[in-house]
Amino acid sequence: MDVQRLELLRELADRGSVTAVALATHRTPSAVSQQLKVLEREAGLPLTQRQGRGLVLTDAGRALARSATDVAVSLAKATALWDEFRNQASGEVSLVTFPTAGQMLLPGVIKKLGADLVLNCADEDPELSDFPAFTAEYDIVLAHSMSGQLSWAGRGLTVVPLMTEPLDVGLPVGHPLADRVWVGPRDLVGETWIGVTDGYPFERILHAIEQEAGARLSMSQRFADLALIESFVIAGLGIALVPRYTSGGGQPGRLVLKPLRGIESERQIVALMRPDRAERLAVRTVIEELQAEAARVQQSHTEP
Amino acid sequence: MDVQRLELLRELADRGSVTAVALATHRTPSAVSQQLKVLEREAGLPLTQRQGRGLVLTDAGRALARSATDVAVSLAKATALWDEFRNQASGEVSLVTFPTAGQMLLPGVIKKLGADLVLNCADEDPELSDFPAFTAEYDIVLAHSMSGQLSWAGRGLTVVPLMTEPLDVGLPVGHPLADRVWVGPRDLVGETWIGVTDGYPFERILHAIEQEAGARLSMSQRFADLALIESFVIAGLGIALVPRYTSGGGQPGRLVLKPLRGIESERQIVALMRPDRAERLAVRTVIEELQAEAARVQQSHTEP
DNA sequence: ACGTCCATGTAGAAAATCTACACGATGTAT
DNA sequence: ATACATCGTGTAGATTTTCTACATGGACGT
Repeated sequence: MDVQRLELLRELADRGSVTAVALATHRTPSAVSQQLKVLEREAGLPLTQRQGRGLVLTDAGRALARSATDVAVSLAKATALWDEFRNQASGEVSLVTFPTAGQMLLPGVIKKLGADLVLNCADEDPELSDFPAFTAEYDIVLAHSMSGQLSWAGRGLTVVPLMTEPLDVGLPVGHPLADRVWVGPRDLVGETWIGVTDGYPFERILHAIEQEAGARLSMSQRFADLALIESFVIAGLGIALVPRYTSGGGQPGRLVLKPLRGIESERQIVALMRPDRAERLAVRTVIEELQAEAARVQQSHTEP
Repeated sequence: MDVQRLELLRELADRGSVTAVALATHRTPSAVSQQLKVLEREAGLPLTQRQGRGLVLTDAGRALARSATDVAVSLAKATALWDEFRNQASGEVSLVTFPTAGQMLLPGVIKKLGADLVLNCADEDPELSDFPAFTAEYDIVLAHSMSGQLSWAGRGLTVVPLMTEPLDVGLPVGHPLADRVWVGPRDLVGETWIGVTDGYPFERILHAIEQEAGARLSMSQRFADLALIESFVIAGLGIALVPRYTSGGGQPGRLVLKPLRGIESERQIVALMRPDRAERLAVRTVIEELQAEAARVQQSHTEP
């Protein structure tokens, strides 16, 4: 039984089409198809099945693909081990993030990394995209979820928590609530809100506020971009829920943040990885730096 | 990084020479040497080292070989999984045993196995040979050790206990002690003993008897073969320590067995395997049958 | 000193795997 | 309905990888 073939099956499970696997592994679709055929012949039972013009795995195929992950993990552990012997976290690591986390963490991380470890970053809009799906393409995926919510369970991905960031209420200077130490759900009814695009995780907290206060919030605008939201708040067009550590980057002093009490108001920032990639020494190094940087950010907001 | 090459490194760790690896993997020594060279070049650090006319692993090499085992295990699990899908424990399984265990267990086991699972058995003299070393050559190694003694720890082998067999005192019919229900160390001084060859595990118990009784035992002969020992006992030339379930096979009724009290007198019969081979479905099937047969033997000696 | 055993180079054979291209099936747009 | 794009899969040949056969040189035992 050949590992490369198993790996191909796993890629097929992750990416869903022969062409995608071929593209990802720098091969022609024909080569992939041939190898899968050999694997199937060796297995002695059908692993794939045509569906329309595409190809889906059978139950047996899925099971095999799952065990292929274990093989990949132990293999990655082996390579990591010998990287440790040479103690060089070399190579390239790719990463996607949603904008605010990237702005908060990445500059600090990249400065810490040695010259022989290249970190290729990209950003993706969190609402448009399925975070776990990116683990096929990128080594590390920075994602956020609300606390308690286990959005990424059960897919067999490695999840490393990086930080929990409070979500505060953002107010313009001079707002009646701006003198308060904290605000509660009842203080917030009657305000005009700048909301996030539908489906965005912050949504849940706004619903919780409504539930707690017993009234609907009036939502005038809906944006995805944080800087845009903030500019509206600063302009006095409404108030908004904003992440504590990443807000006010552009115009400091013109936005007032108030902790929200009575409601669990925070988001979890995590790193998602395919288990085998998580074992790579270079990846582990980056993760450690991400954790350190996250701790640093958190500390700098609590101490001064 | 290639798995086949890693596997070769592991074989080298197990077998100790390029030639042996080549022989075991049906290749020429040159091919093995070349692959190891490639692996070393990929690793970027020396994995092997010449010693005399042979080749030994460096620390890094040993570490890599160890992690290669994990890879082999997960790979074996994958193949086992798909064997389960076809539910066929097919293929061949090789086994070595020491004579008495083979005589006790193997006939029953082989009868239970299906026609598509071939069990190739061989026997080896336990005193001459290093049991763990056989795991390189055979899938399953039946070995015995005294209770409490962990002869096969720390080599990274899978150990499956099959049974604990009491070691009784074998007497000729008509012997003064033959009427007793059991015998103690003190009853046994003054007797003439038929002993086992030096280094044999039974040796320990004889020493324990001497220690307990406070006197040396007179040892007239030393044999390795159990049937030979028994024939001496039956002929009235002495008494001997014999395993309860395997003795008296040849001449029933002419040998009397008495339990030995006051001393832990039993041997542990175990199956030794390389971890990866232990995962194979066919191997697991044989192991299960071995356990069942062992239980059956044990039961048939306690009940009637 | 001699033969033996072992690992390792080299050259070419053998095997495995890939690319290029064609084909049929299946959706989608016009 | 027709034309077109997409997707997987065959086939033939090129490419790459890995093996064998044989030769070489060092280490050990007699």
